[in-house]
Amino acid sequence: MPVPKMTLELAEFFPYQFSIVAQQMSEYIAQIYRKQYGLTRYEWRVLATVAQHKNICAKEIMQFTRLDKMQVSRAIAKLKQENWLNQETDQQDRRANEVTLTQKGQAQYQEIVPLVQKQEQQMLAGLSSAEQQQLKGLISKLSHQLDQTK
Amino acid sequence: MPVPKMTLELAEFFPYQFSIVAQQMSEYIAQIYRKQYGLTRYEWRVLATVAQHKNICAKEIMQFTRLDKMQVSRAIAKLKQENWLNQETDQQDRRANEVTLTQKGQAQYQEIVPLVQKQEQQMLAGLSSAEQQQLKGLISKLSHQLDQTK
DNA sequence: AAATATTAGTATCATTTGTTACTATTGTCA
DNA sequence: TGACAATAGTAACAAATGATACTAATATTT
Repeated sequence: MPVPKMTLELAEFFPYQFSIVAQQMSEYIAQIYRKQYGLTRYEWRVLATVAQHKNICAKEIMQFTRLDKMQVSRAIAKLKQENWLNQETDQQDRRANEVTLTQKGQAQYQEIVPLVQKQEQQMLAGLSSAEQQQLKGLISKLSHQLDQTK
Repeated sequence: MPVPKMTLELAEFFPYQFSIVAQQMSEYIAQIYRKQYGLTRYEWRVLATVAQHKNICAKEIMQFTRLDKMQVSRAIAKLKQENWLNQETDQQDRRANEVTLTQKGQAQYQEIVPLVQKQEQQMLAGLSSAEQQQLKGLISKLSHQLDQTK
């Protein structure tokens, strides 16, 4: 008796759909931070994290952004070079260093925030606010489930 | 009058949340096709697409997978090298070529499909089936919205 | 305190990915 | 038909990313 052949309908496969949407979304937001400000996705995450936490070290940035050492290190290096960030060694622990926004970094960040928030609104505009809430709830549930199964 | 400073709460920013979940999900599924079968994400997509559409050319694979020329070309090259795919020039249009699964490719694909489907089930296991339906619907709506706004 | 282990962050090299240009073939239009 | 444009796919180089090893500093163990 021949084994029945299964075919997976890729377009119906949930992880695929999800990854496509994530990519669309990421490109949409990147229109702001990449095209207008020359930042990569990771640089943008690092910038946002530093802005949010004032004095913060690379290790902590890693945790907040879910990036690895090297990605954070490179993002900081690039932002420092553009003079968006300062980095100076922490006097408590001289292996670590404290990262802060420069005035320029602060100013740029202030410009970017409302723009990406607007993008966020627009991408969600097709959903009612109840749907938006539902979606966020479901995504969050999914995320926890994924943390479990790992 | 000083301009109020806005800070964006990164962890609450929807595109960020979404991208984290997408990454988690992608790593979860990749446990199968990468660790057990040595495929990259794009190779897996190409494989799935060829399996689904028998005789198909690179151009069409591009459209189904949402990958670009080069990504498809490389994925095909790699899969050909592993002897999972055949590629022969299309006699109607000799610029193009037809890609098909080899027996080995077909066999491997048959093995992978139930495994990734199982992963799909497990990642969704935290949601009731009504919630799963909701989520799919919302994701799909979001995807259309994103196609619009572009 | 000396020896060893751990940690924060970076440099370096290998691999992957993106970009541009190219070849071969087909389509279009004078 | 012949000149030019467009298309399918790949090659070749540049840039980004990942993996490993390293330096400097701190923590831990004896």
